[in-house]
Amino acid sequence: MTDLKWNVAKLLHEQLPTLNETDIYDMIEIPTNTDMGDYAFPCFKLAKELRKAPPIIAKDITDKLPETDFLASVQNVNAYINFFLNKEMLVKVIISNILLEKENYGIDNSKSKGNIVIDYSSPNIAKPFHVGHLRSTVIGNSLYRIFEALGYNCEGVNHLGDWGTQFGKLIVAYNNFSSKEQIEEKGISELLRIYVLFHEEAEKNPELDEQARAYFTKMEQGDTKTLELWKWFKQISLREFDRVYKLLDITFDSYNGEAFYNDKMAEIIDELDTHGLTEISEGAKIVKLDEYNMPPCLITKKDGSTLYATRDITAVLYRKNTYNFKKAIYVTALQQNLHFAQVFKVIEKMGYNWADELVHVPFGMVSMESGPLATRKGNVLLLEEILTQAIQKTTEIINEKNPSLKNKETVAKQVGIGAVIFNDMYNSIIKDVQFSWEKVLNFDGETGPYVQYTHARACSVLKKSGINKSDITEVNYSLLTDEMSVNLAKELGQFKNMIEEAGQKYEPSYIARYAVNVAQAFNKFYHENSILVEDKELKNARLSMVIATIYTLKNALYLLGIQAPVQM
RNA sequence: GUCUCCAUAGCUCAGCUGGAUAGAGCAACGCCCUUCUAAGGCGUGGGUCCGGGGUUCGAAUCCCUGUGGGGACGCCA
Repeated sequence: MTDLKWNVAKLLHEQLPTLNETDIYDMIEIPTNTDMGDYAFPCFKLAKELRKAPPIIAKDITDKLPETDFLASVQNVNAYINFFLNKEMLVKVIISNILLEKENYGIDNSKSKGNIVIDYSSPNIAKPFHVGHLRSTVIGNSLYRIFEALGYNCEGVNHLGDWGTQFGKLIVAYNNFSSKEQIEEKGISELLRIYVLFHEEAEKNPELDEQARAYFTKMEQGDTKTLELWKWFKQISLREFDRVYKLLDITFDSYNGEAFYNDKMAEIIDELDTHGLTEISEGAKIVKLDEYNMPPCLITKKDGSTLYATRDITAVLYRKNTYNFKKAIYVTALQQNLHFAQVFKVIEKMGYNWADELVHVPFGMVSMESGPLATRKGNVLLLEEILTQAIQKTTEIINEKNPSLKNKETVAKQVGIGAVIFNDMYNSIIKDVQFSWEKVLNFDGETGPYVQYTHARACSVLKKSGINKSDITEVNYSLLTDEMSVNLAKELGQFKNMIEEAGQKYEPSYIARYAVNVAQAFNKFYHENSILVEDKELKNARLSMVIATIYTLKNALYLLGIQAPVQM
């Protein structure tokens, strides 16, 4: 492998035969400060077994270590053994590997590790696509790409909220406050307007709520006329969703939403009954989860109709049958923590031993300065509005900084949208976010545009050199042992580890932060080292770093669902 | 009330499977474009890691507890 850490572990293993190599590998740390070496081995834990003071152990081992080609020096500081790698070799191992893997650096395209189903985005039909939906969409899409890069085959499911009482409300609202023409013309914004209006009116006149329930019952009974309306609302909504997905460059493998499971739930309820898991309580059918210290999971209401959990239980069984997944991932807001915990436990109680393959990836809430998002109160900020603003801001910056840029519009789109996406994934997804124009439209520092800019800058130097990415094969790595080059190489070499960790933790932010680290390292390298120099060998060597950076940044951005323009 | 998540610089956050002086970005101030994209780089200031106990050679990190905040907790999704 291309990991010199293993070489160090092997070396230590010869001195510490009682420990196995993997354990030693795991004990090796990267020191906080580079002048303490590239790797460090703390000896505190060995004290008990060896019955010696840690600093003495460290010194003994240090003295005994043989000289090797991959180490420049080994220093003993207190209880630590600090390893300084041979810089030329360190850079060579990493960069030559990237030049070999090229566009695929970090990406395993094999799809050989099995299927993963990812449930994300899942907006409610007839409601506008707002900032809140952005998170699930963008995080889910990134996890999709991350797991594909790790060698899985992913199935992206957009579990549309296309069924439920809100359609009854919408029909009543439509009958009273709107018209076919108005809805055709204004789309979701009209649907939203009458939805909000409905709630206002229903406060004064509760009869509207009853009407709404009645209409929903009609839908459930298969009444053609109401179902026609429902289909129409769905069509109107999907038309607008598609526009947003296209802007975001996000696709799905399935749009099977809630309505898709309407005719599949009865069978599952039967199965639950047969297993003796259900009981009637206050008229409703429930599965008790007392042994897990959880409130019961509601399966049907007292009128017999189904609920959210019923659909999700049905859906997960359908997905297991259809995709035979290794993992099923649900990307939703953290409000649904209990819901998924309950659903997963019910699956487990049904005797499916794959219940532990189900994972809920919760993310924090989005709010606005003006308070929490509330569709019914009309306190929403449309995603399209944000994207449009971001694109406009980008256009202004381009006109100011690079007015002669070709295909400005495309680039403005890529950068503006990249900024919005990056902003949403830079922090741990569990954190609540308060939407702020100032933050979203800031393109300095740890932002998407910063990473994209660095990539474009690297591409630009390469272009000026007149050399193609694949032209460089022979590199004199001894010319890349300066601090900036070594740091950049080290950073680039972390890519695969980062993807691994991002997958393990379900955290796209790991990739986002990594991309920033690479960009920072590259910008320092770029600032310190002239690349297009006379000396051909040196130019060649430095260009190899540029090329490796381009591959890495482009793929890192890809994993986040962000484009990497060549110029900006 | 019960369960759960969170609390680190003025602000937004990294760091949390324990380790050597706690890091970025933003904001503020100063410096660097006749040289490969200044959406950049460099520098300065800025910290009781929420409080209190405990475990440990060692705690921002683990355990207990208190405080403050988010969320969920039966017929919405």
